[in-house]
Amino acid sequence: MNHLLVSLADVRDFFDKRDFRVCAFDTETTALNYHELRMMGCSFHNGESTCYINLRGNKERDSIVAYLKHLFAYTIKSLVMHNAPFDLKVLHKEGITDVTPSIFCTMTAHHLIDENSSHGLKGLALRYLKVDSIRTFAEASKYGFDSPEFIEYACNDAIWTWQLHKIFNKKMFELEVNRLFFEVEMPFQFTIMDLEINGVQVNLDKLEELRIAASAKRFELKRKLYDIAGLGYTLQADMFTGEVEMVSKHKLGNQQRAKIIKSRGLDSPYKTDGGEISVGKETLIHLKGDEFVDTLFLYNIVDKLLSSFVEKIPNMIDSDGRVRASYNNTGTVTGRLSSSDPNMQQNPKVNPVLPFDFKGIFEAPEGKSIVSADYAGQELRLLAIVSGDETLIDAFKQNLDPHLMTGNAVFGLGLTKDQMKRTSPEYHDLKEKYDHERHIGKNGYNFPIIYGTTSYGISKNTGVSEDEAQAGIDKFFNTYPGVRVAINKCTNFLKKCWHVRSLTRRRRRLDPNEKKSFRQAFNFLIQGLASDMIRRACNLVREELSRYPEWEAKIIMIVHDEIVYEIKNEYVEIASEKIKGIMEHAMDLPLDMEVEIGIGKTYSEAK
DNA sequence: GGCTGCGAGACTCG
DNA sequence: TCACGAGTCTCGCAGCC
Repeated sequence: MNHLLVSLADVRDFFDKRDFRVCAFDTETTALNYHELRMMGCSFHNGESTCYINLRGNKERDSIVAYLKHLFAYTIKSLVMHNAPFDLKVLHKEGITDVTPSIFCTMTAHHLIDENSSHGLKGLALRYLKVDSIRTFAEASKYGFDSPEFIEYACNDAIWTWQLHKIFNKKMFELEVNRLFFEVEMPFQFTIMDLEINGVQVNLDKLEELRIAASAKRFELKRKLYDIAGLGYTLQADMFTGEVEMVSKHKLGNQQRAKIIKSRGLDSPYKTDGGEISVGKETLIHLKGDEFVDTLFLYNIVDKLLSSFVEKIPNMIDSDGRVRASYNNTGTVTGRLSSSDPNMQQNPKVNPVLPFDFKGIFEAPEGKSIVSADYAGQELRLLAIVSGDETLIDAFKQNLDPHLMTGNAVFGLGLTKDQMKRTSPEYHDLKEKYDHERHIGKNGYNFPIIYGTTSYGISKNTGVSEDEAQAGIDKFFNTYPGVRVAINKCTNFLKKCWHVRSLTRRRRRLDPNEKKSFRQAFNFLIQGLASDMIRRACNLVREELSRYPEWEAKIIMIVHDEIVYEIKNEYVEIASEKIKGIMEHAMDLPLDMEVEIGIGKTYSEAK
């Protein structure tokens, strides 16, 4: 039976009579930005009893929330939720911050069980609980928020979450992902909550300066493009801002761009699926030297910066000047986090040919600094660990430059180990002298091999012939024989088991009948492990920082191999040291990690 | 004629 | 066939009113 609770007396009576030490919980809110986020109602289920508390227009709202605060602090010992960071965030917003650390998120549980499918509650109820009909919020709320239809709707979420947790708990033990779930993933839910609550402060003046400068550049470049192509236009001033705009019946879409390029007697080996000239970066670099092409190259960069970032972010800034992205723990098949609205993981770097600094708009509040802690060469170090290749491990242990080392092997430069040590007196000169070879070692071999590239791919990337690329690959594997062994082992495992597992026991299921699967499988061993390393690091740092409230340290971003904090100025040095130490030893591995710390007033300065 | 939804192609990041 | 993992923008077309 579903109980509707409206008065404080009803709520008290319900929980006094029943055992809710372990229960499922779901909040119901109107989807708004963080500042306007409010709990409109919530439901609880303990395996027997279910209730929905309606807080909409409730005269006793404050006292009920105060009661719930007490309930979460003293009664509830274990809490089951679907998408835990969201519910935790809502509770936090209502002042309910003392919540048991013993949580169970059914969404993340399902992600560990079946990373390839979707993880929405309704879909999971259909799939695992054989529920036949499901009302949407819009359908249920038509009946009114006190109606049996709506109460059933709201209670079902808690009931389904409870039932799913029973199934998923068993399944995770069978699949041996239970330790990853309870020891890494669940503590990490609180970090996601922190990220979404904290957000990042934006300097609005700097943002406006950037907008004006970049818009002027875009205008200049666009006008030049039209002039070169001989397309007519007129100029019009905006009646409010006075900013001058180009008005033309001619568009500059991809089809038109291809047409103009052709009309200039140019062709490109890069084509779209439809057989037209591709007008992407590759073509523009290939045709470098043509005035239209070179102008278009710059125009694309500025246009992307403005249309995707500078002009979009103002709508996403909360009333306190901070932008709060949403982080998805189950959005990728490898275990990486993803971010959206805005995607903080794709904020543009400063382009070498243009002066616009987007990351400079993110800043620390008065009296605080931004600290960026970045794993240096994380994936390559993990390649060494995953493969167990002694040469690569030894290279890192002795502080050799791995990219120069690969360049040395592929091009036969004849450098000695001692010369390639970053601490050696000759190192800097050699790095400069063999910059090209080092660059090929890095971007032609080290990274592509983590991605499972072929000689064709390397040839396309570096411009050497396929035969030369194959010879390079052979030299790479002869230098690091353990890597070849590890890739073969991964391939055979996938053929036999139809899945692979990272060192943290995270699984990725792939079809061995597809050629692509073998590349994805090996890459997963590294990328998936890296994602859990960041989680572990966040968990440990969060615990440590909680011991020093006077530091006022807040986590504000995670960008795959980088964690960004804001910290009170007088504690920045000591906090950074602590963070560095914890991150470098977040996991017990045969090779230490290296973390680089950057400190600044803005995110850009800290990078 | 104008609106909406969708896929393609382009770009951003690690 | 050909390099791993993401999110978001604009364009251009199909379908609808």
